[in-house]
Amino acid sequence: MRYMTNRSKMKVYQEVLNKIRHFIEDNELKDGDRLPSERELSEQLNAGRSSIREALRAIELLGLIETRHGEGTFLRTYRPYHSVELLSTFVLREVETKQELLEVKFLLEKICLEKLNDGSCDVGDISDFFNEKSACNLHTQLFLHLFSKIENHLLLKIWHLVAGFTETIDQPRVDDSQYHQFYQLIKEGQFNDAANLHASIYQSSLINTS
Amino acid sequence: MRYMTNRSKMKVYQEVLNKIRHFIEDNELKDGDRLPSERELSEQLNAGRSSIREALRAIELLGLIETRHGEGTFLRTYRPYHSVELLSTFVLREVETKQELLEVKFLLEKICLEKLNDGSCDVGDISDFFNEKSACNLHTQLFLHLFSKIENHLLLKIWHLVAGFTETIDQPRVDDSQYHQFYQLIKEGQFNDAANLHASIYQSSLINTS
DNA sequence: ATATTAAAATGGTCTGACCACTAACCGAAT
DNA sequence: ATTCGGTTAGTGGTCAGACCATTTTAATAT
Repeated sequence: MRYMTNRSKMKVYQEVLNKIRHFIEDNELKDGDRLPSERELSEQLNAGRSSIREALRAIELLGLIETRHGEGTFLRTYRPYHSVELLSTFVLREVETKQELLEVKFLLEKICLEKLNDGSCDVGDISDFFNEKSACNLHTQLFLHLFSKIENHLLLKIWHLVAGFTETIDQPRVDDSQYHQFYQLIKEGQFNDAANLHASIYQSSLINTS
Repeated sequence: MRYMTNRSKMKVYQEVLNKIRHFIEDNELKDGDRLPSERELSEQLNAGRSSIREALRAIELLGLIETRHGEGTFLRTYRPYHSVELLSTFVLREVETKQELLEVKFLLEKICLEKLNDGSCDVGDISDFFNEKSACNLHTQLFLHLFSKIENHLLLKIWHLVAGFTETIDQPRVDDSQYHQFYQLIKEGQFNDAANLHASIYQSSLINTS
């Protein structure tokens, strides 16, 4: 028993993860702030550097940190794009999982539209978004904007997260004209109608999938 | 340039990840199937064992694989809600206001009630829950049950985490009689009325707080 | 002061050594 | 032949140390 001052069966890299999390909370680190170097963490957390790296690589894949060679490790706003391709292999097979994911995304967007409707917000200028090549990107950009209007940062985060995961899934091709109509309704502030159309698009996508 | 047969700037562990993915696809591995050992992968993929481990630890954290000491590494069904917990620790840390948190919780519960209403589900026997001492516990237990009825694990998990986090920073004082009424409506399957009451309770709590 | 160069710090990777756990194997006792 | 118990090989878990590649910083020369 040379190592294993560890008591709990938890693996070192997982404990490291917890400690890093606490470190972030205690020091109130925010996006872009730098974490201690791997060697420093190794000493401070009393773990081998390889274990530190296992932890860091894991949350790097998740998109929670960013690593810059020669500089250091930095906190960053969550972006799902790294794990996306990877997850596709695994998510794709499970049909229920896929539908759960799509449903949650839909429901969150529905909430967003409803809140916009209640608050009678002004959406501002969104004409730029239609320059996006892919419909998928347009959708993401559009809702990113809409969510930002309802002023609930957490809700936006959750949706963004879910939407990121959704990208791993083969999106059923959206009817372009239908989507254009949706877009117009948003632009005109007809959130109620937009919500209905949104729902019907979602419903029809369910049928196409199954 | 001793190592670095790598050309692309991609890190080794990321390439390993891709290769593993392909391996899984090519061999059509399914849940519970065993992956080659770390040492085997190290040879076959032409990478150091530490790099292999970085890759494996990362997808282990995601819940894609399961590792059993002394046995090996096994494929496992991926469910998004596995990683939700992990991500939540980083997402929830950025919550800016209590109000935003409470709103998300409310909105998720609203979704739940609406879905129950649409699906005209049977809630089953919930009389036991009123034995709970605290109203807070009752609320949690009740919605845990309701969410389980709508059969979306991901949604349940998200709500559960948000609700759990809410409890740590907020002790809601609910009007007992009002809540009892809410409870009765649920019991009778009047989800629409319940949703309205739910909303009004939320609204009034906002006033009390501010 | 500015430009150049050297040194230090940091992430990236590999190797090799142990430890701890598991399962399979094999011989001895029944 | 069956069962029990120990050995052994295979596997994950962890660490230490060595290099490499990149970036930043400090020292030095101009």
